[in-house]
Amino acid sequence: MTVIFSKKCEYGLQAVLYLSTLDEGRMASAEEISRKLSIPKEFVSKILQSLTAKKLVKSRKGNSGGFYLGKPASKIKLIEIVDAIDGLALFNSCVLGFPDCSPDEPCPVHNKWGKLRSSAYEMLTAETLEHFKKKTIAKINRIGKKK
Amino acid sequence: MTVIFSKKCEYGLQAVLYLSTLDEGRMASAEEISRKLSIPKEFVSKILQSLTAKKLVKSRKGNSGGFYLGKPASKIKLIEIVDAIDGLALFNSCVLGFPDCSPDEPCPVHNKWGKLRSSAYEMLTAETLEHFKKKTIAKINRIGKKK
DNA sequence: TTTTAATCAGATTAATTTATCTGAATAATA
DNA sequence: TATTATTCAGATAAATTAATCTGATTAAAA
Repeated sequence: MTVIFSKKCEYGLQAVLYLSTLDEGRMASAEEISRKLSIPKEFVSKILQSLTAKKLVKSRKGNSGGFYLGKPASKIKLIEIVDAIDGLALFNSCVLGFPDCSPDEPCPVHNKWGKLRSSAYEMLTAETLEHFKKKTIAKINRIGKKK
Repeated sequence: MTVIFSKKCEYGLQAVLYLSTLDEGRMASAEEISRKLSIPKEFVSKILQSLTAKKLVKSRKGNSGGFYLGKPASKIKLIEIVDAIDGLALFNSCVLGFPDCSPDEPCPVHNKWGKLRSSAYEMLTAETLEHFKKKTIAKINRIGKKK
């Protein structure tokens, strides 16, 4: 069950949030991320590869290699990850699936949805990964507990 | 590109909105709905069949048969269609895909998303099809114009 | 230098969602 | 009664998304 993002994007967001909790200079292998987040290793690896191509994440090959953020957590916003994986069409499409939904040709819920969409966009744009760090750590620790 | 509902659900919502614009006693064939909304006939037919099973829509077989609302437009809310097709898990799932997201174990955007989710739910619950009638007619007429 | 553990790339498979097809049953109407 | 246009049911196909596999390359460390 996905809410508004694809699984790929959800996992990407989780993984990047996880990387943002690492101490300065540390990196995490796909195996570690997979284990900590309970998501398929090969899949998260593939997703991080694609983020690497877009410079949001960096990687080092070989023994003791892994993934780490491409720039400081204080300079990355969630929307960048969404854009890189799912794109931003979400913020431009009619929630009822009508074609050409716009202020000129609004669907029946156009105005109401418009406000929600703006808030959602804002949620992903207002803060950086740095801001989410504490909450991320708390959440991820709990995932561990369940296993 | 789908925003929060599946294509099936988007088409279902559109079709039911369309049925709500019909004059008293009229019904619409799958072919008519397909043509007016520019959506695949077989697919919308299948979706309406499933809504028929849930009594939201009624159908009549044979020549000049078709689909019509199962109860007055003033008694149907959009959320009923969503529930019948996609279910309501959407309103209970973590937007970042974390497991067991709750006030006790919140994900980093839990609170912000919670508000959005409530507004979205409200958008689908507050008004009946009757309320959307005018807007629906305006929107559907425009789809016709484009063809 | 050898071993080991990692990323990377690309192919493949699996699962899910979306869409179409076919044939039977039904009912209005000519 | 014959014709026609429809729903209905179920099978199938196509497309998309999610997940896995394999082999090559890389680099740290023994």
